[in-house]
Amino acid sequence: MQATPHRPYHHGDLRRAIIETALDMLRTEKDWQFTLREVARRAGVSHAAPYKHFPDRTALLVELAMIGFDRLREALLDAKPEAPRSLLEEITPISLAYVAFGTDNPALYRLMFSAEEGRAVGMHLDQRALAVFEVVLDMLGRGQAAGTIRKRPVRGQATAAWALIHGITLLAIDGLLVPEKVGSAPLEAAIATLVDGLAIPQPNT
Amino acid sequence: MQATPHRPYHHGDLRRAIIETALDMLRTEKDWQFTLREVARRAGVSHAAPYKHFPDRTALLVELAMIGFDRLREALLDAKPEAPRSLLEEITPISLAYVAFGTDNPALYRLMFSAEEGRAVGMHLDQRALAVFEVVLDMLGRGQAAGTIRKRPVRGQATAAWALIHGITLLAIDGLLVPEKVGSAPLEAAIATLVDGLAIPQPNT
DNA sequence: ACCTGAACACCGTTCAAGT
DNA sequence: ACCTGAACACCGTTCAAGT
Repeated sequence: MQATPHRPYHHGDLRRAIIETALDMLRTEKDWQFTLREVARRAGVSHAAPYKHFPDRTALLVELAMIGFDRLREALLDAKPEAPRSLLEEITPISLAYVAFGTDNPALYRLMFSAEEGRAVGMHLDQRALAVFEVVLDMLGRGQAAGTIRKRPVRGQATAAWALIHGITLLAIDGLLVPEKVGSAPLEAAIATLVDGLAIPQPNT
Repeated sequence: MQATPHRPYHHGDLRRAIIETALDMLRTEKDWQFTLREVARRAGVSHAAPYKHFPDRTALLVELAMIGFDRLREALLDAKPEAPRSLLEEITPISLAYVAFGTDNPALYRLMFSAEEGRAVGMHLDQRALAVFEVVLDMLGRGQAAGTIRKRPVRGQATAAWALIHGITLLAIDGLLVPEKVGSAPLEAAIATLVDGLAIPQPNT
């Protein structure tokens, strides 16, 4: 195989190229209507080519969503402090990392939770989403064991924590967390209330 | 004007009819891709007719979203108990009413928060959304005054409460609140943690 | 085995023309 | 003043044909 002056007929690894291109456009083009034809265009292939690698548009969406959940999980694990000295010291950086992931990748984050059709079709997506849930679950479980958080059904606490952070992330993406309306530092304030709800109650607080 | 055996050329109140038809389809057709042409079809007019009443598709979306926020606000006010004897007694029914609104009108609820373009164009939508926020704000403000909830910046608490319920609602819509994965009665459990975070700490809890 | 081009049934939007 | 029909530039998806 010598260097080809023109695009070769066969693309080599079109599947990966399509995914990469889509992620790229999701990152750069804000408020982009995900369109298969444009992905193909930017990848330099005909609009029919993707169908050799994905059964339909939804399948690509699901693939992207799974990648998104994996990356989110990694971001959370990376943000986990080595030796947190308090519950707050552990919850805050993880929460901030979560919200940052969402606001840095708004289109991808949206997509992760709105590939409804995909959710109906396969359980793979749910699995990835619940892997994120388990990061929270694990954190709170260790907190309970260490005696820093309340003894309550830990899955309920994890659900509350996930929902709160998920909600904050989406409100932020939607531009509804404007300080003038909702108070200054809304993110930190909301996390404070979450910590209040998880921490062992201190009568003097 | 006598009774007309055939559809009159002029529709009477097409604007309202379009909105009504759209709300209807949003309610009945699950996972429906909102399409202007189909709304027109069901309303019994040509696909171009709606353009006399709405500048574009987004304008109709925004209109529907505003109606959604108004209805949500009313549902919350209706759910507010007459004379709550405790914080929990007031927060729980309102929270349940909120989530119920979302799960009963999943398509509309989604739409309310994803008419991005509309959000960019006008502030009207944000106003309606923040009217909902103010219901929460008011509830917590009275709670602080009555001494049933912690003294913290009330806007931060309201943000936390809204985000948590918003998050729960979306997770429920997305089918991610399955008891097998997330624990039984996830909704009640999450609300319990929210109440923990808002209530004046009791050392014995 | 992998990609292209034409084709089909859809959209949103516009605009001259009808009532 | 309000609605229609044809038209344009898009989509997703399929399929025979090319390499």
